[in-house]
Amino acid sequence: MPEWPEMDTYRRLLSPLVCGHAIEAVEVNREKTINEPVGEFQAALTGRKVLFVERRGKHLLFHLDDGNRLLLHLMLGGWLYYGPRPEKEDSTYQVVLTFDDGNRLFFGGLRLGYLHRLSAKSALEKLKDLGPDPFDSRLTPEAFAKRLGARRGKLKPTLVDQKLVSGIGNCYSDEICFDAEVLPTASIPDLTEETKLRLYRSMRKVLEEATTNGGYMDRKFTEDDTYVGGHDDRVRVYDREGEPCPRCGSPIRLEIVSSRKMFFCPACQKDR
DNA sequence: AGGAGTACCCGGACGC
DNA sequence: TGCGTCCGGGTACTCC
Repeated sequence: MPEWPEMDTYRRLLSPLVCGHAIEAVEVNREKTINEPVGEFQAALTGRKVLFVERRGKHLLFHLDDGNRLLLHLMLGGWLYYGPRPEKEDSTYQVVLTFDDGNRLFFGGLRLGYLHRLSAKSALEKLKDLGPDPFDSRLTPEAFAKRLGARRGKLKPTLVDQKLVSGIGNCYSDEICFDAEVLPTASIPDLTEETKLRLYRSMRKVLEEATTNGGYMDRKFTEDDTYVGGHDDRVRVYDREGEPCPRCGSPIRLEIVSSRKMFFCPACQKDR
């Protein structure tokens, strides 16, 4: 669920809180979340300092002072919470890291999500197929149009393909198509050059706006947090079946395409 | 190539 | 309130 804006919001908020701090304790309540026996994981992480936090697509990479990395993917339903105490005492968290300043980083809702301890090399190997970041300066409008134009499928499945561009998921692919006034089911070979450039502008605009608003996560990040999730009620079409299109007033339609939800305005989004 | 199907997982939503 | 059932979502894999 968390996509580019949500993960980048976490990265931005987390960096000043954990960078330069050492991990003092490691709690693992779900062994499947990690990639080695709990004891080894705890022993390897205890005393390690976080140098910086990097986002790659929908992943977060915690760079540790021994050269290794913690690779996080929240998949569906995962979230982060940071503070001296858990959000609710009876909440269950799959992993909890305690830092040397008494604060803790809680990893919650990790069902399919994971937190893996990897060497720098194997972390790179794991992420090698990720496409460019949407805001990579080398990804010019022309480069994006060319990359997209090399595909032959439908627009939405291609936008959520992490090999095209990394970080776009089910929600923002619909938001981008809506902003660009193209149907998510449009066939890429039928798109005009102008539409591909419009998709590029919409991609950057939609992701940037959502990130500025704090993404759509529905959980607080810290106890007094009122920022994270601020974009949730600004989403234009996703999860708004039947509501009037913000552009033309027609009811937003929901269709299932290859078992994923797709929200769009049938009136003002076109097929090329 | 791309698209369809499927497994993974379990909190939370829903039904009674 | 309580118990059972089912769903969703990103990714990785298979197969056509």
